[in-house]
Amino acid sequence: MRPAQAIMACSLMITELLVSELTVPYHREMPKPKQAAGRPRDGQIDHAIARATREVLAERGYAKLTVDAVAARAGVGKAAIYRRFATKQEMIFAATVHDMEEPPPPDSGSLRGDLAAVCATIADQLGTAAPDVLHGLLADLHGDSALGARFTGTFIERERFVIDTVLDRALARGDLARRPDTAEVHAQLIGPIFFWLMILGGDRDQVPAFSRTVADTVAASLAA
Amino acid sequence: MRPAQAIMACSLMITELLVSELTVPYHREMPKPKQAAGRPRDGQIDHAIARATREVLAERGYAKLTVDAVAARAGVGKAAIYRRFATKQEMIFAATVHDMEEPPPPDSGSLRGDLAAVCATIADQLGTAAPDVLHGLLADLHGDSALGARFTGTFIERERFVIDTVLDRALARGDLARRPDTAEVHAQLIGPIFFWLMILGGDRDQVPAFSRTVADTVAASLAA
Amino acid sequence: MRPAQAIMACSLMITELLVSELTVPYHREMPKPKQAAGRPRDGQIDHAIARATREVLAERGYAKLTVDAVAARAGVGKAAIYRRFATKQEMIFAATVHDMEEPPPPDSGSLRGDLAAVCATIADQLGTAAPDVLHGLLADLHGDSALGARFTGTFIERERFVIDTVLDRALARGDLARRPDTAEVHAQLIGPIFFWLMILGGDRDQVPAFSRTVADTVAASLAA
Amino acid sequence: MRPAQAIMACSLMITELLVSELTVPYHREMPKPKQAAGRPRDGQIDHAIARATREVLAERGYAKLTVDAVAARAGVGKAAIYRRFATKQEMIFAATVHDMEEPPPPDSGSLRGDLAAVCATIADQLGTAAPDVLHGLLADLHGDSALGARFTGTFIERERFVIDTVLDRALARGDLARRPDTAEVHAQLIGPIFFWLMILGGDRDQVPAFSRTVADTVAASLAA
DNA sequence: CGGTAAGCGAGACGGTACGTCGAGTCTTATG
DNA sequence: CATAAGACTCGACGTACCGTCTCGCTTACCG
Repeated sequence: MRPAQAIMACSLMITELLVSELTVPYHREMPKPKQAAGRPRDGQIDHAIARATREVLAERGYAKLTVDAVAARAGVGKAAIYRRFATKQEMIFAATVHDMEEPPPPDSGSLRGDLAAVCATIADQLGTAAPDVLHGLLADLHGDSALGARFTGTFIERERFVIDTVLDRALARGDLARRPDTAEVHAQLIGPIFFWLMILGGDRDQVPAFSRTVADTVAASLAA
Repeated sequence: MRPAQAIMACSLMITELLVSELTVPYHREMPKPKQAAGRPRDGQIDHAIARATREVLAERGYAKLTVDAVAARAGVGKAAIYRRFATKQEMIFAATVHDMEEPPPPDSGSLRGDLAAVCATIADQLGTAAPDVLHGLLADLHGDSALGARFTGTFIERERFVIDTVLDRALARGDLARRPDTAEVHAQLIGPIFFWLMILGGDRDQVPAFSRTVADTVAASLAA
Repeated sequence: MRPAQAIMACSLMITELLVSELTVPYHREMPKPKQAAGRPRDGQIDHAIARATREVLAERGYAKLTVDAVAARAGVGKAAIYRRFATKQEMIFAATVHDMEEPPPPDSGSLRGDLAAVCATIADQLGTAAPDVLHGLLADLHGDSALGARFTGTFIERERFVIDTVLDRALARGDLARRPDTAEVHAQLIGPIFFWLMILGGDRDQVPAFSRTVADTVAASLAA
Repeated sequence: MRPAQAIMACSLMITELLVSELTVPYHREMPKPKQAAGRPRDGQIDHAIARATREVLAERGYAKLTVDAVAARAGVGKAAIYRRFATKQEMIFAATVHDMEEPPPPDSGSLRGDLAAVCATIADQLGTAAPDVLHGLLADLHGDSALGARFTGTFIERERFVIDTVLDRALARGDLARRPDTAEVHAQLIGPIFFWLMILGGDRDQVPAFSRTVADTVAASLAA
């Protein structure tokens, strides 16, 4: 096993670890693991809140979602929500983006193929999300640095890691002469899709084709 | 004068027209031009509001801006604001993005050069704006279709026109074999910059270099 | 022994009985006496609750007393409180007024002397209680008929019994020509003291003198 | 005109003054009298709030009155209420006891007659008020010193003034050898009625007769 | 002497009300 | 008429408490 492969294998394991940890629902104040004094939080309620949040979001949109509405629909007191989340935004964040996971794609044998796979996966996620929710969340990140940090840690960092992995592979494979800046690749790869969907309001059906074009372009540019 | 040049010249004139009209401050309900019965609106107040909006925005951020705060700082009644703008968002929109103008860049002689110029201009604008304001505005577009339409008409449509112009030139010049989809070019050109600045929170100093890279990549991809 | 004396003696015995029973702490739902399956209630806790209630009452006042605060200070779970008392008011009632007892005063030989003794005793009790607690309790009686009944049964009825006893003595002694209405005597005797302390916020030091004046006045009025 | 009469006449004028001033509705923050900039408060709303408060009080009782209910019934926003009153208690106070006025009774020619008149008037007021409201208010006075002061200033001070006036008359008339303590007379006169109505839950029909008894007793006691 | 029913501390639960705040509208008096 | 001031309605926010309900333990009595 060559060094690069070893590193990659290790990275994959870390990813698994991170992902599995993060699927445990986020709680405002995690009870200390040593022992659970008092009544433990009801897991049903976590799900009821998340589900209700998504439903209200779908029916009324981000701007018109109210905590009371979520509580009512979940059949839950408002206190149960605020015991879990410090703000409405945290709740929405947890309900919508928290458990997105993107394990790095299987090695397709070429940088171009790998990038296409990454791009397709993320494009799919972006295409699924409601644009108003994403924009609303993005807007609310500013001024709530805690949430901002978690957004970065969840979304951005994970995508970054995937891209890192793909670039490592290409380097190991010899597809790439030198390591490009990950953030630049990230922006060049995802930026166009994001812009197309979220700013231009482009057709979702054309995304797969467009995503392929973008991946090809980036691959070609990196190879040069 | 060849046809393409004629069209372009015409386009430029239309642009000028649009731009000049838009620098007249946006008013909710324009007093009928035939005669101004009663006291005319005070132009000073338009500026006071815009300035106050920008100041409050800078000091407290988009999310914490209140109409009362703007009115107080402008030394103006709230009614004076709502006589001009239907909503808070309109007011902010008018104060921040209203008068951005991008005439198509002078012909640099090559598609690559033109794209680089376009990209640099827009990157500059994007880099100047506060990210929270832009995200806030973007979020508020959903659910206010009037504002959404005006945003598209102002921002998107103008950029699109510029890109169209550049592509037309390239076609006329023979740099391009066939016309690519403008929206796709738009997304590929601006998307990465937008993503870099607004999502990744990337360094602004690196934007010019990155913008050049992006323009080169897109030019190369289109030429192929 | 004449009939009136016999009745009085009997009354006194009943009083003793009532009083002694009531010193057993009030419990919401007394375990059936036939057999105590399971762990018996911890008597320490009764006292801890009562003490904590009084302390919190003294420190924060009636209006700001919370059950959680009492539980915390008593080092006790809220459930232990609600196992004993149906409501917060019951708890406070039990902790503050429950064990007030007023055996009828020894026969002083005259109605005037007896009334003065009764008045002095009750005045002393009233002077000891915090005014906000008493008013709070009084306010909470309305709308909680169970507590209202117990308040009447404990406070009012006992005072009434004492006054009855004193009047019986006076009648037997020949100080009184005919039996006055007990409630009216009660009100005339205690009302002024109550009003002075609880409504006018009068000085406590003057209460003994005032109480004597009142007793004299009432005695004179009854004798006429 | 003898000195005592002159003083009394003067006192009466002051009373009128005080009373007339106090009928202007209490407002949290009185607009400065020099000029009313902005929209003035709507007097209709003052009345609507007071009326709604009284109705809700009558229907649901003091403990179950909510600000939302009052606002809803008055057809008024909660903000309009909180613009006028700092707390719920202030609102209730203003709606219930604010405008009680008791001008000193006409000179009946004797202390006994005057005291009877005073007693009857106050007994009538006390008999009209709902006991739960009065107790609730009394309880809430503690812990809100501002409200406590206003209660004293409104209720107590006014009754005290009336009693003072009556005592002055008796002194001038020669019915009284020396001036008794006003507070003690106050307590002896009103205390029994208050206690009868508010604590013993006595029959209201018997109040007039009882009130006469009390007045007689006090008059006799003072004359001695 | 071991089972079991009830007690216990801790703390989550559904509700309900609080008092605050902001948006957008309306009403004054003044220019 | 436009304006500054500020009151108006509406509706959401996040907090606080109440009285109830689990949890996992501990404790005394009964068989």
